[in-house]
Amino acid sequence: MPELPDVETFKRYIDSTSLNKKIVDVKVDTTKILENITKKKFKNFLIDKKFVETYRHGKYLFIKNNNSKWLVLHFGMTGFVKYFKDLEKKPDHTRLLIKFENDYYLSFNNQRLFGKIELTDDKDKYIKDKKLGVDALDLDYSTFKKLIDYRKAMIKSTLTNQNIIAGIGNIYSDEILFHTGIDPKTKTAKIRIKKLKTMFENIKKILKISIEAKANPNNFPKNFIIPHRKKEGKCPKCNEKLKTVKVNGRTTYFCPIHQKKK
DNA sequence: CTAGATGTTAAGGT
DNA sequence: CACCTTAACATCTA
Repeated sequence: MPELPDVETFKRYIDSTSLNKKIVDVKVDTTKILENITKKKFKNFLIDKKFVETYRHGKYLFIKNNNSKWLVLHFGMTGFVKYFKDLEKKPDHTRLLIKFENDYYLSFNNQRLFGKIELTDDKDKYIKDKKLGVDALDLDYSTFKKLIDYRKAMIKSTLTNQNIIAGIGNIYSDEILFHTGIDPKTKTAKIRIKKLKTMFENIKKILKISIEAKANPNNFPKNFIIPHRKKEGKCPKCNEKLKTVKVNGRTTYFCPIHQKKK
């Protein structure tokens, strides 16, 4: 589920496994997700270098090389990274395989090929060019209010719009709206100020708790809706059967008792 | 067999 | 012009 908490978890994973080790080999399995660069050039930029630093903005992960290039990873709907020694443990759909001098590998996996692998000299320019909004964890309340309080779109659509706030996707927006008690189809501008403030606090709280849980729903608090996002799912607060509705062409789960239009 | 699954974006509309 | 919506992308699974 590569939204902000997942990507932050990947970032920390890479920090603890893959920094400051010389890269001795690079394999790219598909050119489909390699943007604006040939396989050969891409390899040349990584081989004999080391990763020295990571940075996350929204759902994008940046990994800095000691030649001052940033490797940019985007996970699409199905991506993850894995560090391992035994090649038999290489996950299916490995699109990028990096071998370090200690004979360990770091793989970037992406079943559905909606992910992206890129290089950039300037991560801030990259973020600007992509028109990404402020990272959800860097947001303060007055910016949040200014960014959204006039918008006509449905609140779920506003929350998941990466050009406004970066990092919140289909899954975590459901969690935020559930705890705030708002119907996902509510027009953003109609939300009362008190609810806006609660929503802002919930964004922070939920993302932080989820990161602490390593974005694994099995570790989530009992009152989270995410583990119940499935057919026949029940509200963790009142046991009411959850409803689904399409917003932005994506399935949205909500509790008809706890989430209202105002 | 068909529908649907965590994301982004081009193209169209208001 | 700023904003909003929808369809399409590739692959696997229920």
